[in-house]
Amino acid sequence: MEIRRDVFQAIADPTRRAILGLVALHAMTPGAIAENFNSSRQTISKHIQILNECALLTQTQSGREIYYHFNPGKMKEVADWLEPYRKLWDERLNAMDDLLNEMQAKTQVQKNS
Amino acid sequence: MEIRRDVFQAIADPTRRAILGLVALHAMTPGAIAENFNSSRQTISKHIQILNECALLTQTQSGREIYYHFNPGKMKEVADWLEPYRKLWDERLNAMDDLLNEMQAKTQVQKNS
DNA sequence: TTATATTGCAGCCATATAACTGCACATATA
DNA sequence: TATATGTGCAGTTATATGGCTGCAATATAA
Repeated sequence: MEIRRDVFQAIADPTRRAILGLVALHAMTPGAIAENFNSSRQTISKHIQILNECALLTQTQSGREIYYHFNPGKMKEVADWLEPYRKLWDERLNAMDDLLNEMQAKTQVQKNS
Repeated sequence: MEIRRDVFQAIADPTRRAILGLVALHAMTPGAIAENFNSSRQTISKHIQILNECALLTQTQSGREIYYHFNPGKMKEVADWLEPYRKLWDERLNAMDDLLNEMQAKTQVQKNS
């Protein structure tokens, strides 16, 4: 094993996914984020740090408060990885495949006749 | 911590993502899959088991060989989770947002004048 | 039958993970 | 100035993870 701090590792944890869901609505401070969970503030802070390290979050300081912002561009990396698989479940594309197969089958029949 | 065996956990590991990439092309046996990696066959087998447990893979037996198939429907769960975030990075949708904001700004000016 | 191949399972080990607590530091506020 | 608040960091602990090896079970081949 080695230390991995990538997007896939980050979103593997359900608490971190929930944090992303919150921060995506509007930037929040660690304290405000932690109020939404049963875990201790420090525990949530650690999750935020992990999300921050892999650039899913960015931060802006305002006095002693730190606002964490959602970074959509990083999330897109997951979507990009997922994209090639999309055609395998997309019904619209499957319907098009079916159509193409049907046309090809018809051609086969013509060839065989 | 508790045992989690969900799709997000499964795709967190780079080896497992690579396995998915292979099997998505065509169903494969554990032995054939393992040939593509430096890890031991048993280690790869364990990864396959994890992917199988969370239904990212399905299996069909043929004599003593077991073919593992990619299950796109399960992968779609990730895409569905990702979907609400899409508008945050999609340029086309951002352009539409900009247009709407512009129209609203124009209305503001009219109100203020 | 005997040997070989394919696979899964059990057990071990080092390290990563996710939770906790305590504390230090900087910034507001009384 | 003294106190309260917001935050991060260090250290501890229990458990999960990912790698390995050895072995058993089944199916094919010689």
